[in-house]
Amino acid sequence: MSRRSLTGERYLNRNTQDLTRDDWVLAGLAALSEGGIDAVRVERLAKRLKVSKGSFYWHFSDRSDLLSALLDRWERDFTDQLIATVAPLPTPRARLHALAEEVLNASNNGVDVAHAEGAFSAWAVLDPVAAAKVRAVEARRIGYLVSELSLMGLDATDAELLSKGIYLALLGVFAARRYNPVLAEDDVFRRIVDLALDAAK
Amino acid sequence: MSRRSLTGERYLNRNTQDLTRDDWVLAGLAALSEGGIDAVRVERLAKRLKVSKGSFYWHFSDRSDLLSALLDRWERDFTDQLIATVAPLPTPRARLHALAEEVLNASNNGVDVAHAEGAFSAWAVLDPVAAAKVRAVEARRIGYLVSELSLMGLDATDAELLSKGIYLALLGVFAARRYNPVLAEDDVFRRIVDLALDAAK
DNA sequence: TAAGCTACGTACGCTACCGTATGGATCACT
DNA sequence: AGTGATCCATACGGTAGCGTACGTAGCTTA
Repeated sequence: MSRRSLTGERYLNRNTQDLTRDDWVLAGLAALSEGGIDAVRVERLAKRLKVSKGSFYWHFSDRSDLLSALLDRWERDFTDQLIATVAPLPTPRARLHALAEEVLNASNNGVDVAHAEGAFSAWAVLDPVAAAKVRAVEARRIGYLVSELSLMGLDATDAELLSKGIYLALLGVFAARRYNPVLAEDDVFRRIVDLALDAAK
Repeated sequence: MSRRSLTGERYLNRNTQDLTRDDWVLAGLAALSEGGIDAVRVERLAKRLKVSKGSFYWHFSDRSDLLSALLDRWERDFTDQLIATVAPLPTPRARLHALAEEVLNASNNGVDVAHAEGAFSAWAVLDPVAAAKVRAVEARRIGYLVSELSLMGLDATDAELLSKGIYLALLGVFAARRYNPVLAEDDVFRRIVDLALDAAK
């Protein structure tokens, strides 16, 4: 088989299609997004990538090594990146509206963000390791919402309650999107956000 | 092993502990609620019930036969029953408030309703048959919400949007409850309902 | 050109399931 | 006492998946 050349830590003269650890992570994210964590199987991913398991166990120590990588990747790509996208907007209201649009329609490396989010939530229910990561991510997200709502003049407890409410509705959208799209229309969530923002006066 | 006596269609002199189809369904619901649809496995349930697979395949043709029974059971116990419970209350507002309390804290045959609901939603994502049933159930639930909100004076489109919003938040509660209970406190959902009802004036 | 490393292929044992085939034990009924 | 029905146990073959052992082709470096 063909190989790639490398010098030091950098890849040069990439004249082959040898897989990287990242290729497996992306394939894992796609599989997770489509079929849930139970669809993230070493041999299925290998088939999908047209290689054998030997490749997988070269890049990863075992399956749970891949699963950890999925969680880390998700944290980076699906949280920090989102907030950074809307940060330049001038007002809290504009930022929250933009965030809603981003979250509803964004895609990352070909993976629909909303679908992936639902898959991560469902995964967290079944796996304590995933649950810890998801809780940490959600704490940061809700913290961000609270800070924005505080900027709009809400006191701490109101901001907290409203933030959680908005986020719960978003979780509902993520869950429903994949089996009942009519229920999870974008407009419904937009309306919820508007209602919350109006309640924030 | 000991058997039971029967006369016609009715069981009499039940001096044994032979299992019924219903026992398997309840065990399946418990397993689904705890570990998702992937935890509903014939041999695991048999172990749980301290019998062999032979019993299962006596009561069911195959695994999907059990899964269908789970869906039917859920529809009966977790929908019709809930609405019937709150029906006697005088005003829409009282009925909706009671419904929220019911949904958040009810248990059915030892199965926490909120946990089970989340499991059914997650199942619907992965299985078209489950998705069809869940969509049908949700259509009825939302239809009920719409009718109550209409009684409160909302026009059709507003009632529809608010109903969907409330239900999406509820789905979020169901999803989050099992891995992030702090996020899914009862008070948060109560506040959402109040907000929606206030918006309905 | 020889050696060594990289990235993968192949083959194996193991476990957890599914569904079937078949037999056995207990009851009802006669 | 004998027969049939009910409910379950046991044993089997088959698949999917995990992780390991080991071989190997192509590159890199000397």
